Amino acid sequence: MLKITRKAEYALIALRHLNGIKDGKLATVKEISTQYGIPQELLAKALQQLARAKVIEATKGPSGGYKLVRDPHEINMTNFFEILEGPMGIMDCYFDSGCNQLSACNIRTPINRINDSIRTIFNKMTLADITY
Amino acid sequence: MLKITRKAEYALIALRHLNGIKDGKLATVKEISTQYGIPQELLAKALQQLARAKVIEATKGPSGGYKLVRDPHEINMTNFFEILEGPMGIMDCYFDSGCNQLSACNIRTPINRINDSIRTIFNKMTLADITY
DNA sequence: ATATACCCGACTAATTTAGTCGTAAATACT
DNA sequence: AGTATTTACGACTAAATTAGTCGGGTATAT
Repeated sequence: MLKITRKAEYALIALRHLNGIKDGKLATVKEISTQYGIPQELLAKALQQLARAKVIEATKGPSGGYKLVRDPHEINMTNFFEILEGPMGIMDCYFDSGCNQLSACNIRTPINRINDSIRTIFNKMTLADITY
Repeated sequence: MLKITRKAEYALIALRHLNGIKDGKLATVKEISTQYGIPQELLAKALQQLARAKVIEATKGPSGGYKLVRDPHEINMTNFFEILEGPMGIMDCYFDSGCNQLSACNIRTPINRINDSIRTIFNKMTLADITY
């Protein structure tokens, strides 16, 4: 429980990698996936999502690849996770309205407090921290 | 992602309920499950786990049920979740040694930092906070 | 042209979570 | 003693999520 997905994990590894390479240089999915032992197709998907979100930028064709296009300090972990995995909350009711627990639920308030705490952590932590 | 399980959710609801009833009184699984619209058997399992962990105490037979036997301030959320769901970490490598990522993984340290932050939150938050 | 690399949706497989069932054991009550 | 009630527990099935694969497409450098 409370696990992040492998996709997110792979994406983090890749982002850290991208952050480490020289300005102007690109890294391909293939390179990254072999270097870290990550399934290529899955990593590809993750990077596509990040590209769509404008965190990284793709160049197609031979000698193409990805590069980071945003300051790592600007990308916090809440952003990051929500790009890859959608809304981040320890319980659905944090986002969803449709709760089957009738209105008998007695823990909504404390659950939301926990949620906020976690989001705060992830808000404070940026890609720059991951990168180191 | 980063979701807690329903079992844990149900257990929290039940614990809060148990915490609210009068000293010496017991509550049965049936009562709780009907009051909050929770599947009885699933709640039963959760409470059995909590009983094994000595957080609550069971009395069998007619007019039996459960009661809370520890000060809610003593039970922090890390304890709680680990009783119900085992080791709590956003990635397995926090606990497991066997990582297939060769030794190429470049994010272990930051991942552990995130993990520690989350555990810290959950350590600080006790059942008393949930209870309110 | 062709090889390289990203793009993307649909699909299957594996794993985890949710929920059910059957049976046993303790106990209060008559 | 017998019965109803309530917890205990493992085995099972079902549902949902996650992981990973595949096929066909688009752009582009050489």
